[in-house]
Amino acid sequence: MSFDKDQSTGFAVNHMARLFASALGERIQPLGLTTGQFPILLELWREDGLTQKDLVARLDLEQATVANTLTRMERDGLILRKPNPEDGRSQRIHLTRTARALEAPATKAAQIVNDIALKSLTSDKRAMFLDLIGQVIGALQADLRR
Amino acid sequence: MSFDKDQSTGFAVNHMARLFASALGERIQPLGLTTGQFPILLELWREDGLTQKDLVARLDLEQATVANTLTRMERDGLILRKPNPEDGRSQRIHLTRTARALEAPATKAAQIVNDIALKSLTSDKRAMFLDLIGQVIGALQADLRR
DNA sequence: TATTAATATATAGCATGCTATGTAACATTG
DNA sequence: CAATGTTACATAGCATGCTATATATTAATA
Repeated sequence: MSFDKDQSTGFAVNHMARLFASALGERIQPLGLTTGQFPILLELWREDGLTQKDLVARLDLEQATVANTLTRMERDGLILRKPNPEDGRSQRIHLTRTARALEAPATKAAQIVNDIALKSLTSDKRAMFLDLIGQVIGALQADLRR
Repeated sequence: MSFDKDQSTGFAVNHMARLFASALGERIQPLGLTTGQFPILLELWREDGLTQKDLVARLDLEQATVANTLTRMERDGLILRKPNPEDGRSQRIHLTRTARALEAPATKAAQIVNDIALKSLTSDKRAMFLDLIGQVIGALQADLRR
């Protein structure tokens, strides 16, 4: 009957996620970046000029979440929203020069955090860990879709 | 050089944590509970009358986070803050009858979410997953402490 | 014992994420 | 082509979590 928090995957996952965010945040703060902006930047570094809808689809975040983060990124001089000639409802999101210059140091910071987190694991176990996470994500997504 | 989000443990962990929270939230919302209240309730179900400081130590959350969540729980009729006769600075947190009555259904909901998430994994892999998470948490905590 | 330091909690302000809802532009259809 | 529906985005409001700071009480010390 008893439910042990320390044996609960859900709590451990939440804890681990907070630690990841903290470790990354600490390292990208000097760059003027925050954790929530990071995934959006990754997509735009790969392909500039995406729409908000594109970002929502790629990041599995809610539309409102992305809209708010983009507003803060615009405020912080990381992106510009330009009208989309193909569709008056949407806008193309473009990186500023500043944001483009941050790709190398920022991705390096993320790489370092991943390395620190997985330091004690063998290469096999790292791969297994990522695979297990993928399976869990799949199971939870399936549940979410009824 | 390229940094692949889909190969990044950090992003996968964040994604997984959001899915866990969503799956749990959906199931405890009918009980009038939220995900942030849940860990606090688990501690108080185990031992009523803890102080805020006790909760902070047990949950690895910041003091301000716990204080704010407790305020919402008080507002929602889940807890009462009673003066601590041993120390005028602190208060003892006590569950209401309502909160006590929610232990069984709420822990059951959490159990179900864990089961769904780990459904596709063998018992061995589940244990390994929890163990790997523990190692990663340890590594990140070590990093955080310099 | 009066002062100073430490502790427990509260509060302000912010980022991230959510749901729900509003609005303008585009698409469909009667 | 007008009415209706759909789509893309914005906004409001909230929970969770953080840092920084204020306040009140207790502890330590000069």
